Amino acid sequence: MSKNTIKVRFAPSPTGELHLGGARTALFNWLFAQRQNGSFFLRIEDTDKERSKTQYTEQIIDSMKWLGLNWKTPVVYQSGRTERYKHYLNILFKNDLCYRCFCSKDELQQSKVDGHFLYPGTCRNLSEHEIKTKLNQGITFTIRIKIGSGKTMFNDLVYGKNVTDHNELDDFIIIRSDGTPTYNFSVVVDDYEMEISHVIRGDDHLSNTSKQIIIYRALGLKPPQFAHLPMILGPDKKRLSKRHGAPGVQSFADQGYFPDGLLNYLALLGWNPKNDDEIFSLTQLSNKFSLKQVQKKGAIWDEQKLHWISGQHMMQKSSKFILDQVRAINPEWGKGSDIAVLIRILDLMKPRCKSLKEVISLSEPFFISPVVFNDGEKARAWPNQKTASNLIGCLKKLEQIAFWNAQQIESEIKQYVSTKSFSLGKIIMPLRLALFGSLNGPSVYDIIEILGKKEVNKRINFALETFSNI
RNA sequence: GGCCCGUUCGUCUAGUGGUUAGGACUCAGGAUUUUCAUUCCUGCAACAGGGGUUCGAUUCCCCUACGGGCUACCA
Repeated sequence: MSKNTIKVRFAPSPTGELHLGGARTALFNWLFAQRQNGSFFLRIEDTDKERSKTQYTEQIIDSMKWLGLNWKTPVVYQSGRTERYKHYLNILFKNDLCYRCFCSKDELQQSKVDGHFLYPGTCRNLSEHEIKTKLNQGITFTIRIKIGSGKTMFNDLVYGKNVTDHNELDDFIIIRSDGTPTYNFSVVVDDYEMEISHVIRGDDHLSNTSKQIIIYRALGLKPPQFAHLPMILGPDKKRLSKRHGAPGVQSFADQGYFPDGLLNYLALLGWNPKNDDEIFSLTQLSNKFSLKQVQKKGAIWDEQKLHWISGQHMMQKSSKFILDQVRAINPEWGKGSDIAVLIRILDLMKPRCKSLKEVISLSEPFFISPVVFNDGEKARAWPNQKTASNLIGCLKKLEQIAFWNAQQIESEIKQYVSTKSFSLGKIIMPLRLALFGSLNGPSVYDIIEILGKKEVNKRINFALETFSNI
């Protein structure tokens, strides 16, 4: 039973916040687990004491929660598993499959400079006596795996058959001189003990996989299945990183993007549903996901497309839901207004926003009267003194409206204009500017309805006053 | 240096031994909105190059070029 259970994990190292590439790897693991009815785990790879920071661990966990990629508790920390690594190391020692290496970093570095790209095996065959002597001298040592001749082969679920000849490998270090395990060792021990069935990770690990399989074999363990994912790249086709100014997941949360929109875009980077559909909820993604449709080619991060997808998600959300989300960010938003009015505002703002922050900033004129006006817009909308008298006339008309709704307002204004010698634009544009402080935004009739008679009066008078004084 | 991986419009991608090489984002133009956005329509735009195999290759094979990864006491 447990043999066939699907278990996957996302294993970031806490040397920085959760970045987009990491999020995509996490997503694919999560989707795979959902699709296969398996479990998804989170493991923090913090064996590098120098670079690992608990603040990053916390941030990664926060980002994962925000994304909604829930994992099976508890979180596994490699730093807490020292005894397990020792256990497996002893097995290697017992079987003479690893050895102490007393070479200094400088020596190894020099060897590289001299053109030896592989470890020459200096310490591979030290005698018991030599080892004892060096230990007594207090020379620090690392531990290297002993790799025999032969070939290692595996079938990657994305990239297909992969063969590595052992003579292209060297006896790499599995335990550092401070006693901590290196990645290639700890990952094997942990994936085995966590009973991971499928290792799904970035293709920067494709070349490491043979080394890990060698360790599995040395320990007499059965390796899991492997699936490597193509990288997410910057515009220069190099792995996307902070160097590109690429923000972490946290930044998208801060800007009020919807996690399912971000995830939707991330999913399309290196995977496709085999048809032309592009907008998916997380559930829809998990119903469709398959490693078979994963691309082998790296994909360049395109913020434009993210914006479009985020906008599509925004339009799909109910305004009630958006209201709750906005209030979660800013509890004061729209305070004092009826919920029905706020919903109305969100209905209008939805098609022009891609994030909650944008919703908040673009809807501001509904709550705060404009005080400053852009000169260019003023020149366009308010060309001469006639504008003021037109507006005053229009205002009078508005005051007589019995049924204060957008349709009524629209017909009144149009009727008013029809009796005059100027075009509708001559009245709509100054109204827009006076009421919204900008020439862009929702229909002016909707704005008027939402603002209410009193506020409309106030704002128009303020504009009349402001512009007459110039 | 060695090994591994990749290469379809600018970008994400579909695709097949014979297609007008399809869709999406972006961009340009148009319709709706006398604004902006949304929506709709139209347009621009790609099989890296060279050899094979074949009646026929974007598709299969080889080479080259280019890009990426690994080659760390990082992961």
